[in-house]
Amino acid sequence: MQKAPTRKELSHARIVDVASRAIRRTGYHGVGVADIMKEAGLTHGGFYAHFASRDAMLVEAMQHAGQSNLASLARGMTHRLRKGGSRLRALVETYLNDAHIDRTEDGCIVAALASEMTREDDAVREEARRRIAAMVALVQSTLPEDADLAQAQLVTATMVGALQMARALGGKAGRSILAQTRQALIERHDPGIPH
Amino acid sequence: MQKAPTRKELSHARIVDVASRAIRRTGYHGVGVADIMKEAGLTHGGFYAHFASRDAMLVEAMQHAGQSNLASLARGMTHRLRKGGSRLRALVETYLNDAHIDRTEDGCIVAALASEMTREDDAVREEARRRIAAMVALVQSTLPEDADLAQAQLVTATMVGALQMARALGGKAGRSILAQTRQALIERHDPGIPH
DNA sequence: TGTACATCAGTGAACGCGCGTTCACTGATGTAC
DNA sequence: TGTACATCAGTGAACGCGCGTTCACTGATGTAC
Repeated sequence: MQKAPTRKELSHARIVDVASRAIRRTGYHGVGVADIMKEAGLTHGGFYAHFASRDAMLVEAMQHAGQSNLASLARGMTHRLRKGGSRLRALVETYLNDAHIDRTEDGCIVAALASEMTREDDAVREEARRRIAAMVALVQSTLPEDADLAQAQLVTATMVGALQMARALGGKAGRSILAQTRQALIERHDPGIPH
Repeated sequence: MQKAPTRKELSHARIVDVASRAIRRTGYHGVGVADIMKEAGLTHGGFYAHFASRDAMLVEAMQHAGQSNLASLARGMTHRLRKGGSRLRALVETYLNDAHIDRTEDGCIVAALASEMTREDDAVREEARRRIAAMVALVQSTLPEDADLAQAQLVTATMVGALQMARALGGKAGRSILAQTRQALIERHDPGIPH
């Protein structure tokens, strides 16, 4: 059985969760250490008892964001699969749901930060690569058995790109991009539909 | 005939060009006013004789980046079209060229900044939307006559997403994503190839 | 062509502000007997 | 169960630094006669 978490471990988890939302909402550099600690109900001085540096916190925040978003996608897929349809359809309809446009804060970490990833320091970039790989793996698990990694990467890139453009354009135009992308991905890659 | 540009107009153009590269290289907030002025061979104090605010400069820089990148894509396409093939193939092979991975600085402004666009102030976001629209228009001009806007948006999103993922992953993995995307886009949308 | 003056374009010091990080301290929690 | 002490977790003031912006000034360019 699991040990009860210490007071410090609880604080730590709270900080990481707050940070994982903050960076998705405002980017890697959008919120400061002090703001994050405040939102976690603490003062900024204690930050360095939890992390070696701001970057170290970013790494943990990205990992948490990725894992909890993948878990949330899995829940959405399970829910949709009960109504029938392929795993790919379930993923596409969950990921490219209109609600994902506005819910950046608990949405996909890759879509939230893709264009900023190349500008961060090594440790952060490395974690970014792991987050992308994890998402590609989920996508691949929804494709036909013989689909290779490159195909999963293509589908991932299409979903991420579509979500970003939907967010940048907003409104009706944004929703229409998602609709078009859902349709195209399901038509072309769904194992249940001949093509 | 065109008037000779004044000394100030020349400086202005130089600042905008430097800034358009800087934001693509390091993001909207990656380089400060002082650095940009220095790279343009000036001192920071003169900045506000050229722009009402830093944001106003960002708007001009994005416009310049978008226009000069589209012009550069058009040149690349013309060059490739001489060797035969469709306009779509020419665009895809120019945009998704391996060299575009490293050349962020004079590459696509949308791929360079997509995930950051939603976080900027109104004027900047508005210009970002115009840059996306301009790129979608170029893409649409390479698709079959009956292709609608939504299809052009989908192809654009796929190219932008693929380039971003290629940059984030880097190396061999990055190049393989571009290759897969080139192949898929040409196969599916090329008017010369039946599908 | 030369001189006197007005305008233009850029300089560099200074401003208030917020950032990441450090550190001496404090109050709460846990442990030993 | 109660007391004494050690450790833990968090506090808040302070640091050096770089940012966007302002402004009084200067030297170069252009214009009038």
